Amino acid sequence: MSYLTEFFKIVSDETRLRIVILLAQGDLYVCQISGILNLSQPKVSKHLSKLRDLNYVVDERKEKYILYSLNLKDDVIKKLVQNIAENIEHYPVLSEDRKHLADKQIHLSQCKTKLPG
Amino acid sequence: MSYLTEFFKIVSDETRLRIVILLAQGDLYVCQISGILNLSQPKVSKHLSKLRDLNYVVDERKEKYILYSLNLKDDVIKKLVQNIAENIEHYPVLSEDRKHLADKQIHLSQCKTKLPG
DNA sequence: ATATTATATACATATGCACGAATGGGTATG
DNA sequence: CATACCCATTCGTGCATATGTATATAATAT
Repeated sequence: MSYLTEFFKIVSDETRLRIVILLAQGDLYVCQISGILNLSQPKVSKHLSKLRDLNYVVDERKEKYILYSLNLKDDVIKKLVQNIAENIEHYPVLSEDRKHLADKQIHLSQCKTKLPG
Repeated sequence: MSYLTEFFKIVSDETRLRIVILLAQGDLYVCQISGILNLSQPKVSKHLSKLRDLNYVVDERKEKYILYSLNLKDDVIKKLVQNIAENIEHYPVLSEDRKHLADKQIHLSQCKTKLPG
């Protein structure tokens, strides 16, 4: 499968698209993603694992936590993600996620200890 | 499912992505698409049917033939498709299809009678 | 009417994948 | 140690869907 269809398949799952667009706005720990999306930890973890296997994200351990960041290489895809983020108000679910990202109470709700940094 | 993920799912199938990018370069009859992609008529027809059900293409009968054309509404998606077409040399399968599109012998191989117009 | 071409659909099969539940492993802290 | 928290993975299940073969419908020509 070509690089394009592989990416489209990955983001045809709404949870993964939400994760990609979240990470396009900045790096995040798993517990933050789980809090923002209000989804179970294993569910988020499995989707992150798929994204990592195909190299669309990279992870880095920070003490007890693991930080994820976006890692897109294809220019057409980078431009696509950027374009979605810039027009996020057209997409209710993604807009809501961005609000939760801005709300510390929400995006820390799944992280019970102090974050690194 | 949101409009974005719906579209990504549709074009996560390589055959459908190829059809969409072909139609982005101009309207085509089913037999032409089948000839260019070198795929069986039922296979092409079923994918076109999916694209039509979700309103990403429209069809119009011309005598014995049926002409398909692209019908994208979301600006982010229109820009994405345009961007792929403009960078088609990065995607070998799509580039090959474009060559077949330019080759009358190939793209008429599945149409045994004279086309309308 | 009959044959031929163009397109669509039905049916059967196989594969892929998202999900929940449970488990296991790493990392801190007492 | 022992406990608590963060994260990953395994397993089973059910659903969706891509494809080939065969057939149906529609238009045209002889």
